[in-house]
Amino acid sequence: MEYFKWTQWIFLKLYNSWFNPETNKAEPIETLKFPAEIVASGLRPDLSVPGAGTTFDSARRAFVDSKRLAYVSEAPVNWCPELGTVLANEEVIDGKSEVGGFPVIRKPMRQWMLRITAYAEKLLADLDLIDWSDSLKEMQRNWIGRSEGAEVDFQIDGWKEKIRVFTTRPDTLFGATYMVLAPEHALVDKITTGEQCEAVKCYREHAARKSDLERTELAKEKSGVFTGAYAINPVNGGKIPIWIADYVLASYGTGAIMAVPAHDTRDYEFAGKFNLPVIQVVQPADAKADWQGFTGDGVAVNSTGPEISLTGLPTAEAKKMITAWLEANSLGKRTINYKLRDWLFSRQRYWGEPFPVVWKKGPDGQSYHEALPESSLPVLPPVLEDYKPTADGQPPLARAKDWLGEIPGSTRETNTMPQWAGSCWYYLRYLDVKNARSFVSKDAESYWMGANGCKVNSIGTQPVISNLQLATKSMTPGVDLYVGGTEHAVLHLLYARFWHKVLFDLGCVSTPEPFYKLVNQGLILGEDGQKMSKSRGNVVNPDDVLVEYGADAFRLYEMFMGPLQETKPWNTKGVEGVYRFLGRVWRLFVDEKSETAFEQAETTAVSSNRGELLELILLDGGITDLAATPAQFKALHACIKKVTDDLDGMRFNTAISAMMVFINEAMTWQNKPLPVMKTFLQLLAPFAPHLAEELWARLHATFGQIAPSLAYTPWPKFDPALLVESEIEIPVQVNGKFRDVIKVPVDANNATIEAAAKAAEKAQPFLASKTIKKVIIVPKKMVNFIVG
RNA sequence: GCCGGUGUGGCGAAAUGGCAGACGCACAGGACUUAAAAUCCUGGGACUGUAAAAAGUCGUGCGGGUUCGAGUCCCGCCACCGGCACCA
Repeated sequence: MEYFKWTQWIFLKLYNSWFNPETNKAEPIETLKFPAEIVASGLRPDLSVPGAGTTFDSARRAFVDSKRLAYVSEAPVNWCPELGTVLANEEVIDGKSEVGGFPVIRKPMRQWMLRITAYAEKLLADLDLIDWSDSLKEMQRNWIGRSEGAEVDFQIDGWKEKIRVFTTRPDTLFGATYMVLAPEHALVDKITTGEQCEAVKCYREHAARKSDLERTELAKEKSGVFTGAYAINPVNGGKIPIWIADYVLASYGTGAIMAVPAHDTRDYEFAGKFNLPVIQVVQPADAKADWQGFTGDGVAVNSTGPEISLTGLPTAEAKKMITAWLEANSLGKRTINYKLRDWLFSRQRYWGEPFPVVWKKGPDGQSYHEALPESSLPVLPPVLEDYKPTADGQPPLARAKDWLGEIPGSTRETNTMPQWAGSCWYYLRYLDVKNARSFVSKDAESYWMGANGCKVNSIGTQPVISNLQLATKSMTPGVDLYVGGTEHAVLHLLYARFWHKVLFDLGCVSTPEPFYKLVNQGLILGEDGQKMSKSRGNVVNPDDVLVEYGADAFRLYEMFMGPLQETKPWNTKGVEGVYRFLGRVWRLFVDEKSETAFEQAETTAVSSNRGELLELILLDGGITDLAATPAQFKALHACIKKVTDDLDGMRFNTAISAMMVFINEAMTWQNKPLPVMKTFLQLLAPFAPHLAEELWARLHATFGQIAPSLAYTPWPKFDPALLVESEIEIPVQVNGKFRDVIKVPVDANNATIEAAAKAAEKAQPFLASKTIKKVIIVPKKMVNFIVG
């Protein structure tokens, strides 16, 4: 409930903020200035008491609402009938719901949106500040989909309206042979001529009926209809036909394009189908290459008009020149577009945070929304008997009539927030869970998020995290390490970054990014190497493994399987392997006879005194307080070094193999020195905590010592001096081929090494009766004889 | 189509440019046992060779290159996995 409260509190922050393009950050809505025309038309200039509500005239309200970071939209949304709710773009994959794979259709509905698009540039630029995998960053970049280009206005022949298009290739303007509007484009009704009216109407209806799924699946074949109208190409005055086609999306760019079939694959296909002219305006650098359908950079040709000529210019320069000309003549301007859309934030579900919002009716009869004050938080969902939507399709909360009208003069919002809302900031609440006054205290936030010394980024600057900061964990801003799967690449990880950035702009948190270092753990596949799924019947249930082998073995196996980031198949036999290893560790410490005694006692005893029977198990007599031999120390310290280094690099698999090597050797020891055995348990503790703690406690008890939990003992340090070898093995090569190994003192000089290498038994046959042309000696590494 | 990742024994995998296959699984042989399980020991890339050895040749997806020396670096391919995709 407390958590609901603060999630709603953050929502209110979003609701009461706007993105100021001048300061390039979110600001409280109070800093928003009304444009002159609204001030002039306004009858009630007083905006200072928003709580009073009635002082908001509709023009002002509409203006503020158009700027809020949380706003209401009437645009078509992704409706999933099966799930009974709308979904965000990120939750729709190939026209199906991400959860369950049910069909999704477009449906106009009144929905809450979050203005994540205002943060597109920051979300993109700040990827440079964080240590995530390239593939994950690339997925986000893809999703944000920044593209640079220009907007160009085309006059419609016979009308005063213009069609504005977005293009990344303004340099191909001379090659535009027709225009295409999205079927939903606002101008279609207006410009369609009488004889085309029927065909256009029919096509639009047809397009509207198509689901997202059909739109993507039927992408192969182009379709479209001529409107009967013509546009004027601003560079040469040419009259070109205006078509509508569903390959142009209403929701991207301006919903209209200029078609340059010669240099765009889609336009080329369309022109081919409808016999539209194709004019070359780019010459590929490779003279033999076909210019038809060539979409790369080249040199502009056939691009000369009465006022401007691009002919002869390379693509990059042609783009610059035409854009400058368009801007100078007020025909267009340089623009950046993003694929990212605003985040559809409301759901028609019961389980979810209710919006802290009510609806009211103004004096003009128009209904409008108003945020509840902070003091009314949390807004809890009403108790319901039935969690299904109402008969007339309202969200479940609409069933609670009393709750709806609880606040006099208003009706509560019945939508709820998606599950992503809470996951957007839980890492902040973890820092200060019980705080009743704030979502997180300043102190806790700055301590844990470690913002000290982190300079704040602003767009366009170099990444400001120095190598020193990268190397020093205490300096890394945000969550130090976040381990998660890629399935959240454009959902949780994008949403949380967005919320965090808003909170950052509003001064609520001190870092620009929430998660500094992120590691994607690889997917664990089923034993058949396929993705685990119920339908394939290859799901491994962890509970079963835990019952059979215990938590330590399960945990250890998952770490031992291979590199953390890699996708790898499950193998239950592998669990048995690490289980055997843990068994060897146990037997290294425990006296076998006493354990046999315990087992026998256990089979005959009643279950209640099993705890006492455990006392029968004694430590192995080989464990003594004797000093360790140099070889024992060496084995231990090699293990400490390897495990320490590997933990740092999250190479758990090789850390575990180092412990196996140690155990394999220790099994042969007659005397097991206590300090060595203790230190080993410390190394084991992070991997198999239960077993390690158990043995740790027994070890201390047996020697009459007090045992603090392993979790609180300092990590062991290795002594490099103990790892120094007096003699080392060096490979001997002849003509680069390995032939033998020699043993020489560590500090042997080159002459000694060469002599020893020449004498190497197995290298002899390859050296005899040959002349040695060259000897390559890399000290402590190898010897290579080049012979002829 | 575009982007990212991965290719090494029968399998999961190791290897700062310097003895490829550590460690584990599976397998085979042996010890213990009346027997089995458990445990312990031994073996193991392929090919040639040998009674068995010894010894040699080949071998890290494919083709080139750099280097005394390449699984590792460079260039060009191929295959598989993941993501995006009528985004102008």
